[in-house]
Amino acid sequence: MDNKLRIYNSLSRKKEFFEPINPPYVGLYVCGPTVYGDAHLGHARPAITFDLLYRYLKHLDYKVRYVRNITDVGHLENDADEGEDKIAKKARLEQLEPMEVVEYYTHRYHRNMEALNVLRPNIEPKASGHIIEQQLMVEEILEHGFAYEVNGSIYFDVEKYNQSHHYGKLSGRKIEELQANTRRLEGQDEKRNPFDFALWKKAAPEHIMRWPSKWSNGFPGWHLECSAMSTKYLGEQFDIHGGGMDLLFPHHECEIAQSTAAHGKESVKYWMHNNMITINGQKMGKSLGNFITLEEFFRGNHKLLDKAYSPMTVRFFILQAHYRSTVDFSNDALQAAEKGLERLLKAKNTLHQLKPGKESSLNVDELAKNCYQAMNDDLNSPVLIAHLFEAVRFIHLIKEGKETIRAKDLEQLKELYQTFVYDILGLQQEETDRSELTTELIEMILHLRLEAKKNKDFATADKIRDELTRKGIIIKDTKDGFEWEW
RNA sequence: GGUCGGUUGGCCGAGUGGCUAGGCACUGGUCUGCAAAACCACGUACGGCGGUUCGAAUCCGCCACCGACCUCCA
Repeated sequence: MDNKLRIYNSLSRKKEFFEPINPPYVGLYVCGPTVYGDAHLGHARPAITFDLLYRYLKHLDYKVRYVRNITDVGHLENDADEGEDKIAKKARLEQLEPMEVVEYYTHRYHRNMEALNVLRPNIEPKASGHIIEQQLMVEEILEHGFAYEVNGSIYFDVEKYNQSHHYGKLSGRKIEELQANTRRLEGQDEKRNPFDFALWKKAAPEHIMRWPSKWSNGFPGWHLECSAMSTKYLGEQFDIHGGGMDLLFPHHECEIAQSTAAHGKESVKYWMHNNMITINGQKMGKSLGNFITLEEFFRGNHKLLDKAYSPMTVRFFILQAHYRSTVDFSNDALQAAEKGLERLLKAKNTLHQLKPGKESSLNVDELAKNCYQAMNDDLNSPVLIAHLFEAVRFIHLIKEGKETIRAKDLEQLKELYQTFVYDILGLQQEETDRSELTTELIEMILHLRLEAKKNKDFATADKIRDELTRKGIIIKDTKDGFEWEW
């Protein structure tokens, strides 16, 4: 392929050619979930977006180290640096140990991700397991003069940092605007400026998640964990940092400031952000209370859902939109995705039944080129899918005898299909329960049905078909017999 | 209020200055005992008003509407 991968860098607001710092190695860090509740459709978006990136980078033979964290401490409920820890609150409400909450929802998150065929990252660090690293980073920032201590808590000095660096470069903000727009909140008297953020917080007496430090018994600030853990596992400078667009400010802006303040240089080369999933045009989010959990999608038990949608339908639905566009949830859209996916996946069976001919009326090289071009253009999965549907159409036409393909091209087409549909898009056939039926049994029943048809006993034939359909077996009558699949 | 982004045919959703994206749905047809599947045919869409251009949905300006971020959020 002569064209190369380009990705949109939020920092430059442009598509840039992807050039790793130390090829063939690629360091990828993505902000993972705060595990205080079930994952919803919104959580599936970054997971699938960066799964697509991870899969594609690996396909391009990069040696990728993919780190995605689990936030289990420090993520406060409310206004910056005040309020209760999300995990601790849940624990209090459920009368559980905070770590029980963390383990419970981490497990469920993994289960959902597995259902969506999202590959596990290489490293999945937890914030609570990296308190020492975070404390060391606080010390570095203090030593460099970009933080101050008040009453056992350490805050990042944004104004000081801004004198020598640009705080706001990622989100396109100016400190004066922040000054003008930041609301003055109660209980923030400790901070020199309202936009300063906590690196370490002294724990209030009722705060159960706390660790000793030279400053106080306390806990780390939310923004710090990603900086500390990405540094630990990917180094002071690494290639790609991803996450949802809503994290751009302040979370990622703070990460840049922290890393730069600690190490004297910026840590991330490419920032990538996936857009939001909306519901009736509004962002789907926990704080808005309009979210549908993945579990609810898979089971269909939510008042907004007409029916259950399989994990692969959800995955395909997300991949049908470009990751930087918002995508609006609706039953119609999900159902359209469901049918489209079925068509795409079923074509595989047809593809493997094809007989090669003397000539090819399809240019497989051209198709492959188009697929790579789509992916290279900032992971344009919707365009890739459009090309794959062109292939599907062609596959059907070959079967109908209206087009032909050479043996060599047929092999290439099979390989292409496997690569893009299964390996890169990560789509897979749904598992169905086949425990009570065997191939032999089904064949036997279908032959009985054929007998019935020959005897014009259509009532029996239809009854058999209905029963088997109920078991998830699809029957297609042909001129001289039948085909079936499950 | 500030910053940024969006507005594409019934629904979803790509996109480039001139060459039908794609999916789903609908309708008609082929096939079929009937279906299903598949195939064929079919839709001249790009928020509004100006401007640039031989030519704009695609570039520029203004307006309208919607959204995101500015507080935790994937």
